[in-house]
Amino acid sequence: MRKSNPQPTLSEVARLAGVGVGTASRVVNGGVNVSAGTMRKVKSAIQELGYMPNHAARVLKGGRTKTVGLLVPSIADHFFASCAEAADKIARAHDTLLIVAVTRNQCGDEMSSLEVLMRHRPDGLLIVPSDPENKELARFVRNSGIPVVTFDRPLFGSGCSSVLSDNFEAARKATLHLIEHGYKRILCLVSEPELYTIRERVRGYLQAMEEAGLQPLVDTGPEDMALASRSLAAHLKSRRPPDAVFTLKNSSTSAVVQILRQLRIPIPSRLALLGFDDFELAGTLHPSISVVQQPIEDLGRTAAELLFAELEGHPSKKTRREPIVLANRLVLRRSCGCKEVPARKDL
Amino acid sequence: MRKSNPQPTLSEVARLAGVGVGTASRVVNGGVNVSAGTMRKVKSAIQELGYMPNHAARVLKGGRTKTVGLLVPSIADHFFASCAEAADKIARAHDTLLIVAVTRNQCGDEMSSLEVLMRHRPDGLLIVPSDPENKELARFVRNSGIPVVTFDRPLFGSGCSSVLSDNFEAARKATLHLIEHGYKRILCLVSEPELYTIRERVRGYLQAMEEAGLQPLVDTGPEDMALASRSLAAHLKSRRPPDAVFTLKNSSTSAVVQILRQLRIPIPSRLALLGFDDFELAGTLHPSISVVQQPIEDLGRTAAELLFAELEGHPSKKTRREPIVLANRLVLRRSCGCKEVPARKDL
DNA sequence: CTGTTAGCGCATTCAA
DNA sequence: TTGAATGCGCTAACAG
Repeated sequence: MRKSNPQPTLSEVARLAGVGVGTASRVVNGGVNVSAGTMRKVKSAIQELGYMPNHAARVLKGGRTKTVGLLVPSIADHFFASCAEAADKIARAHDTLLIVAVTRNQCGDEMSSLEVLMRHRPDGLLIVPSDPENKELARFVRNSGIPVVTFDRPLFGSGCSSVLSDNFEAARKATLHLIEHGYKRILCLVSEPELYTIRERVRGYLQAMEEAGLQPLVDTGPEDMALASRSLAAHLKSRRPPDAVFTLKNSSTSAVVQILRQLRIPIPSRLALLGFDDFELAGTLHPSISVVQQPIEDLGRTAAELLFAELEGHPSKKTRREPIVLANRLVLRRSCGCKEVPARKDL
Repeated sequence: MRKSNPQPTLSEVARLAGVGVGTASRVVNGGVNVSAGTMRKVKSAIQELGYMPNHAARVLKGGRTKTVGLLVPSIADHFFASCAEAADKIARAHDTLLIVAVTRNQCGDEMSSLEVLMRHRPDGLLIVPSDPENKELARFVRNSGIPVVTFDRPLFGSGCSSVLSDNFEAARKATLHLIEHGYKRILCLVSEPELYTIRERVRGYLQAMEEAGLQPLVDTGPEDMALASRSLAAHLKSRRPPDAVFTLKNSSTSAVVQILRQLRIPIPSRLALLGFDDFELAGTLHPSISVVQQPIEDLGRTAAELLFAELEGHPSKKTRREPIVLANRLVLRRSCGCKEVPARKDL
């Protein structure tokens, strides 16, 4: 009550309760082999002192730290924030703390964040690798001695399980859908082309175009709004302008919506639009925007569940080394040219 | 290289380097009073083993933990995610890890998250209190013995500094703006009315209405879309329907946009709209939505800076016990009835 | 059922 | 400039 700075220790609790530290420890850890009376005394001492176990000491003893690390590109990004929340829910259910660190999709930041995380001796790690080919990270993971699960992106040569979504297939199906609408000149607008998920989506697009015998049209330039605007305007003024756009991430999609609005290009009559990754007002805009919807929470949740399964030593899981692949969902609204909104769930 | 599970320790390094642990320790910590040759030997041993200092052991020795805790209602929420990112940036700049835990705005979860955080013996704490009147939390903070800064909401009786935004004043000004447009029956749509920030906004609204001699019209019901839809429809069908709506958080604002779209109520001609808290496509919707824009990153950043200032013992700060209040910004677009968009910055 | 004790990895004495 | 010894708070093993 009156104490302020130095946090109370177990031995203070024990002293106040008039018992040995071992006994106090047993009470703190669930109270097996402790008599009811002792239990009460110790508990009230804990209350009185406001005792909280010192995590560092537990770590030092070498047991479970009840901590897992989460390494994501960004925490402000809706996608990863939602994954993080889903993972956190699972972690809490296992009475463990999720520590988040960010990579900004840069291998350097990734390694340094990882180091900082490792200081806390997490029981396991959840990682969205910046680069699936990163040998250094793969080696680190292999030698870390703790279970690691990657999600959203794989990590080749790491030997750890991963949970992905079918970017390739979803992009292929989405493109195919545009093709079924009769569009021939489908522009694929790419930013951050170095990212694994984006590359997969480009592959899916290319595959679909090839299947249909259409000329692919990939624009890998427009990183910011201004550039995208200029680039899009140029495409539209070209001799053979595109009749549809497939954007590969939701910020690109909103950017295109804004740009087309400014340019007064009607959607979909002049230019159809289909985006990868849903966003909050996609269904409310005029026209509503058709998108590929990712199983965001599922990714985070499944990855976390897998990690805890491995932590609890389910050996069956050990054998599964192929990634778990979750399906994306094509949500058809108006911007692709569809007239009817099939389900109103997303309203 | 070949070792996998148990992380190498300082004494292994020392042994490999053929020196004592004390010497190795000195090398790790900057290498004062170490000969060049010894230095080299130890460093290469560190390299060889992939040694990383055990954070727990250092903590146990009683030094700084280079860790600060962040306690927010949610991590998936854009507002808090952005605050968290801003705070994280500051934390990293101070070489410390930000550990995030969530409260879901519930005092119970808040205390338990706080306990888990405290096990990690953070050097300081950043808190968005669920309830500013929470005596238990205030007492905890007072006795914690570490610097605490709250942001977005105060914590009365805790004696700690806080960084707020001027919810009251911004809501008042926003309402006044609607009043200047000539609207008389301005509906204030409230959800989560128990939250401090929301209450402040309601106060601002009421104050403005009173100043103007108008009858306030507060609806504190609609927690979800379905309810909101019904409630809004009822208001519009009533004998004296509102001519403007002031929504107090951005999810309400988008909800209203969607509902009015479905109801085919034109904005702003039949019903004007002004929302608290900006959102990504607010400027792109038709009509674009006028909003109060909060200094989101500033809140997180300033709070973190204040915390580190206190950690570094700047005593000048100690004396400032009144909260730092950051200004919100009224961004006028079309939905309130404004014809011109004053600045195109937010496009 | 309970008390005592060793030792986790490290920084920091203190002696050499 | 260096090595050895101490103790941080805790849990697990063991002795009572």
